[in-house]
Amino acid sequence: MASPSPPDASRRSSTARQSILKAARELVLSVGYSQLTIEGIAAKAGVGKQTIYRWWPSKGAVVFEAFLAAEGGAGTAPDLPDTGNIERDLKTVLRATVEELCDPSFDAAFRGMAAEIQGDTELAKQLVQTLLGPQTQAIVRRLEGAQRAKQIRRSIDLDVATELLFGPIFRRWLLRMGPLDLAFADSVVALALRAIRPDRKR
Amino acid sequence: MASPSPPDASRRSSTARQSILKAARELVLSVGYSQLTIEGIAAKAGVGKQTIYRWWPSKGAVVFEAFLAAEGGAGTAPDLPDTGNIERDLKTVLRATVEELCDPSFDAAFRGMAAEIQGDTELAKQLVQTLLGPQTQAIVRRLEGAQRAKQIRRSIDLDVATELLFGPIFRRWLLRMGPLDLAFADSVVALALRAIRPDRKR
Amino acid sequence: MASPSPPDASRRSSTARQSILKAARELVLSVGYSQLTIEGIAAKAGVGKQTIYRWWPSKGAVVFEAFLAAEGGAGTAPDLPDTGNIERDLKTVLRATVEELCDPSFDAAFRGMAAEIQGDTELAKQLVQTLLGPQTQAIVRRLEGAQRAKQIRRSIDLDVATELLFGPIFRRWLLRMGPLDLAFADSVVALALRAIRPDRKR
Amino acid sequence: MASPSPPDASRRSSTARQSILKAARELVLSVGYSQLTIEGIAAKAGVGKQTIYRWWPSKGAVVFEAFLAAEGGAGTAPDLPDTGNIERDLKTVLRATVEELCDPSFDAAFRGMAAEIQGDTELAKQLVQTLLGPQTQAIVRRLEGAQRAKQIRRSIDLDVATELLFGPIFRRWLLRMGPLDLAFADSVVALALRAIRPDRKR
DNA sequence: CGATAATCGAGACGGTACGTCAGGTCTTGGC
DNA sequence: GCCAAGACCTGACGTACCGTCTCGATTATCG
Repeated sequence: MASPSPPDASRRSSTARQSILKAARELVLSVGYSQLTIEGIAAKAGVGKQTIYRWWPSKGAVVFEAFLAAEGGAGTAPDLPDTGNIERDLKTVLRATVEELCDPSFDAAFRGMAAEIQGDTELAKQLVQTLLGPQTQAIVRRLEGAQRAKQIRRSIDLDVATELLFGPIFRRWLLRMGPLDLAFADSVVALALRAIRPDRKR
Repeated sequence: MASPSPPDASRRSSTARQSILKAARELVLSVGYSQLTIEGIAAKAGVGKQTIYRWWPSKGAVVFEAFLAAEGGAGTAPDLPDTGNIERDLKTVLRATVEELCDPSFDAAFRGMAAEIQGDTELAKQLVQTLLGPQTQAIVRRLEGAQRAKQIRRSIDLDVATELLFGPIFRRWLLRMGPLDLAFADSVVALALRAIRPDRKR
Repeated sequence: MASPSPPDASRRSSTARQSILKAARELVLSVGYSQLTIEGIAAKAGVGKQTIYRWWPSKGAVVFEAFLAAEGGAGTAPDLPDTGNIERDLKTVLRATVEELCDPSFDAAFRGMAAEIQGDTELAKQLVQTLLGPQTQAIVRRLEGAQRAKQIRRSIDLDVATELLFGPIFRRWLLRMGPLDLAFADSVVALALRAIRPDRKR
Repeated sequence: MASPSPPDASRRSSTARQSILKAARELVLSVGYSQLTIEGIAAKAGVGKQTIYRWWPSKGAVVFEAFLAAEGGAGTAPDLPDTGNIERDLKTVLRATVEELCDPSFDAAFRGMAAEIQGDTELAKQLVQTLLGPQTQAIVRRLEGAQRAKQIRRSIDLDVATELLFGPIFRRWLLRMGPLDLAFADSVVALALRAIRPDRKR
């Protein structure tokens, strides 16, 4: 089932693309994701609607690219800092995450994405592959290092450990369940570390 | 300027209310939350649109009442089982939560709510008060019991501990980040418990 | 094959209807039929597009009602003048027709209709029934009177005779084939009458 | 400000031209004039849109050339048959006209043109010069012959007489006012001839 | 027990945005 | 430099729902 006439990316106008993404970014911030419309983006970007529909399947995809994919292409995430002290490093990362989630611009965009993927599995897959997956894997890599350094027990399932770190943050944020601040991030790290560090003298 | 004519709840037609909630429930399951419309509910319920707008402020509120408020009114949640074994009890609860999230009917409705609260703080507050808060507090109460029974350290912040339990589950589910099954629930409980149980001979 | 939900004419807003027809009339005159759009009518009338689509199937139907059906409902046309002098009466009618066709307002509207019915048989039927048919039949009735008064031969097919009168006028006008003025109308009547009047002394 | 780049007819690709006209012809027949699009023609002809816009000003002009101009260049029309019997000759011509108008292929194209010229005076002029004018003039020439042969009165205005012949045919056809068949053509000729032939013994 | 007032089903209304289609212009690469 | 291909901006299409409004026709209290 081939698509009827796949657009030829080599002919794609990069000025149009840039102004669409710029307009999307600005509009998410000024009116919020749920008030965002394709027509609004097109008008603000000085672009025909068709030019948006030609290259993106949905408004979610546009915003995704505008905000999130900008951060460095697909599938790569920088390694975490490694000071040798796993607790310090994890706190650094979770604090950064909290600050990002509290940044109004990122907040608006990512909340929109979160809402969108509840009804759009395709977009969800893309989001996980491009953004959440790499972030998670970077944590896992750092934990592996800590494991080798005997700061974390051998037997720990690092995927679950990572959920223990990120899960609390995202739950508070997505479900608006409570204050989300640096202190909370520190508490989570402290507690989670207790779960995974080696027993001393047991 | 008095409010034009505040709805008089005593005159409310209960058959209309019931058929609206029933229609909402059926439609969420058959077409999904995002495809749900007020007009669709009204048509299926054999009800005028105004009858919906008179009593609910938004489609989110209707679905909220149709699915979630049904479970027992506002603010109360049953206590957790208490077998004396905190690990067993927590596993029971988290397994139940996972199964609920995997139930198609609950999944569709709750995903809709999750999407909606990203842009509707009012609904978010209601959801937290009615559903998520009580669930969380029930866990906290059980943990307090365990604390008294010396199964959990005194110094633990039980709110953070609860996040450690629920956070991983909700992150996997909301962000569609990975397999969500009973084994995962067990792993989370096992790991989280390590974080909060008393040190032995340390 | 019933239409899904036929609009209930009793609920129809007469102010909306009137402003739509008024806007259509003004726009045909100011921008011409082919530049006319449903959106333009709706905007000028201060009306939702759906309100137009609810009651009319096409822009042709709106204009038809705006201009032509206004003239007195369906299927009735006033009788021709009858002075006893068939030539004088026919000249009166054909002159009036020519003047109507030369009136800019009628010209624009009727040209639009003429264009439209080339591709819309349904509208064509309506136009013939409501406007052209009655006009033609009025002529036929007058000719019958003349026949009874021995001013026209018995054996003449009055339908063909009527075409002989109107055909030349419409051809010149529709196909823009030549000057269309009162003198031409008179010539046509004079010539056509020669075809249908009784032979004298033959 | 010089004209940007006047098309140089000498460089014109004749294969492109031919396939455009062929595609136009086929599409008018298969989808009808009003459903015809420039894009459709270009796609069917395997031609860029610009190639059409370069050489024709409008879709009407393409169809005009595809169908009508094909019949023999500009401004010339073959003389009518002249058997010496004016009635027979006119019947031959009007019958041929009726048959042409009833031919589906010609019908579709010419109806499109008729619709188009209601809003495009330029095209109207071209159509009259190339097609309708010559046809009319051929009739006039034949009538002149008949006049010289005393079959038609001296005093008759032959232009009006020609309208008496063609007008009825075109009115029935363009306005879809009634059955258009050979018998009607014969009736028109018979009646019109009564209008223009010499009085006998009057 | 009848007046009266709010609710009810229904759906028309003025709007906004949708996603599609075609128009006519402009750009790119190949011949 | 014409050509095919097709991206681009524009603007209209016809549809879906929104939330408000207006209609009788039930109810269901209250004088």
